[in-house]
Amino acid sequence: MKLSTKGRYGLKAMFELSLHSDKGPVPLNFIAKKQNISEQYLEQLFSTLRKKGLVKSVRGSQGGYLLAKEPKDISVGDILISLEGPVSLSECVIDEDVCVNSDKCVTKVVWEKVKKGIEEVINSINLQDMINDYNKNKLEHDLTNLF
Amino acid sequence: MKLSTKGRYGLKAMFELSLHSDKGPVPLNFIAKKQNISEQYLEQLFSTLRKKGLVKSVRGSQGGYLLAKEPKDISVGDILISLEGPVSLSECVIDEDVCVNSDKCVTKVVWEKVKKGIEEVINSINLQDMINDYNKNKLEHDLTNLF
DNA sequence: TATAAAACATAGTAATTTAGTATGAATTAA
DNA sequence: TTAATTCATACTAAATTACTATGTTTTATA
Repeated sequence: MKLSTKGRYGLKAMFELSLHSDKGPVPLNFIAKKQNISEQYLEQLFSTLRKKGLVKSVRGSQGGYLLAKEPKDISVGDILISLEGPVSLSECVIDEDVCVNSDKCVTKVVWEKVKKGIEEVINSINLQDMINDYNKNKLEHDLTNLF
Repeated sequence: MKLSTKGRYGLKAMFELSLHSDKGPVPLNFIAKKQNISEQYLEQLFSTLRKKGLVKSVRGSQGGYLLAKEPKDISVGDILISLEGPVSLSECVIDEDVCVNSDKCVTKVVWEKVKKGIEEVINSINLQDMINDYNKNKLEHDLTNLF
């Protein structure tokens, strides 16, 4: 049970963007270098993220990407679901036709519970939480090195 | 974000087994027919489930598979993790070497939270819960058709 | 106005994974 | 002895992943 690089790279990239987006558009080559990800691959991910309304783009020289909303309004779930598709552990949760067996409801209920559980977690964490975490760790690190 | 057929078939098959396992070994061709799954593919899944200690096998004619523990002691998580591998959304949660960036702790914390959330849900549901659900639905259905 | 820096678009591709199939050997009840 | 079953291993077509390649369009700035 693992995530593809789309989701993993996407979250890292969006976090990096959220650290700098307030100072103006961030070009993808910056994020690519910082996170050691292929720039062209990132372009594909950001094309998706833009269409989903999570980022805005500024074309041309000195352009780049900006968060389309405040960090607190972009959840980990928004990013993961945009890039990886909906949490659909089994098709029967989406496509009714698949359910023809007598136990349909029972296993379906399980998948629905798991889906709900996953969604609750990923929707409960947003980019602002991650930034706060980052700043807290950074502060602790700086204080340790100060003395 | 979806599960492979291993996990989906595996859960359905284990549920079917749990419905009949108390009456003696259940051959895979029974489960294969009942759930419309390839028997040879099921054999591979049950080979894994046996090695993980979730089922016992009885070889030879009139043989088949039995649950290795009581239904209440086999969780959905046991089955899914046996067949799909551990819930590892990002490698950095397992392989420390992957983490070299400044934000390592922040995204890692996210993956760890999601992992924990998923595990809590899948470990909280066991086969006995599913059987109870099934019997409850069946009873309601029978009562409806009775009058 | 020319240039360079960027997003945007689309096609291709090697490697891996998925979802099986194929074949046969070993075991055991009847 | 036979038939039913697990067990083991190898193979394979199709799909997916994780990119790369090759441009085009847009725009700030020199």
